[in-house]
Amino acid sequence: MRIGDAAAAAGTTPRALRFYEQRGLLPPPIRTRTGQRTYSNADVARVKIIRELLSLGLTVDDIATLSAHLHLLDGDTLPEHTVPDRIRLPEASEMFRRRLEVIDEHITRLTRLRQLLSVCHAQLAEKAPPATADTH
Amino acid sequence: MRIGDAAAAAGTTPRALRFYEQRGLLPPPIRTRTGQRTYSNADVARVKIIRELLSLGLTVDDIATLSAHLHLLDGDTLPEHTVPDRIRLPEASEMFRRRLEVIDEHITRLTRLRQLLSVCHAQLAEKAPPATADTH
DNA sequence: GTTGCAGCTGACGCATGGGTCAGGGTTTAC
DNA sequence: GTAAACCCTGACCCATGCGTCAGCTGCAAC
Repeated sequence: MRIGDAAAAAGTTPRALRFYEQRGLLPPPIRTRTGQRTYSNADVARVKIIRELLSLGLTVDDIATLSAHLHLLDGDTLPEHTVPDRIRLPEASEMFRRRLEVIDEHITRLTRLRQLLSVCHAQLAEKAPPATADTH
Repeated sequence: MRIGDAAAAAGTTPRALRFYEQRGLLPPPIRTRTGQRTYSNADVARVKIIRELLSLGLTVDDIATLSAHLHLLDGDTLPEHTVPDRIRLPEASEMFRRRLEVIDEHITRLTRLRQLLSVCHAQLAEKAPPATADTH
């Protein structure tokens, strides 16, 4: 599969795939003799996971860090294409811990903001005549 | 108070104050005859609120939208220096509603991510020998 | 008077996650 | 054989929330 098809299958663009590769989220794909990238279905699955994580708020660097363990996130579609590298395991684990902390803090802040905004909204509505019907 | 002192009092920089002004978060301050900006304590209080909201994840544009109603967020330190403008009230209200939705969605996603990461973390730890003591 | 910090405006820089050319080569279809 | 569609690399563009010059003026102290 060439890059255009792979990108379409994963719901993104060729540019994004090259970008992920450049940033270490995707392994350098096999090239044809003329230099064109070729992708497998496993690669596509990997890209889908990457996109999911990005949409959840992880950064590219985060995902690069746990790049070698992405297969854990997918019910065995993904092979562990990268070396299992025991060496980086503690780092990845650390990253998870830190990330969890950050997320918790984030949730707390958002909750606070939610509260604040809704109070503010209520006060606003109080001061404003409830706009009995329409306001155009 | 000139810009440097006001910025310091609010815990930020002159650059930020000019930026807020330019983007409509702060009213154009009174200038000295030679063009230097002067700020009051109320202005400083306003800046603090702006920073709080920014740190909670609102964007500059969001804050600009509710700019005329910021005094609602502070126990009467702030005068309603801007015209109460009934006209923009529905817009501000709409903005609150949309913002609340976005925040709720955000919290949901983060919660999902938290779950996902913690499962992933657990699996990782499972595969790795629990590193009985230290691993250096 | 003059040194030196403070302020002014305008413009470019940074990181993120890619989009969008530009200027080539390749592959596919007719 | 040739045009259309795709791929390659490298480089610049977007929005956000300011940081950081650059080049000039203001202000307070000595």
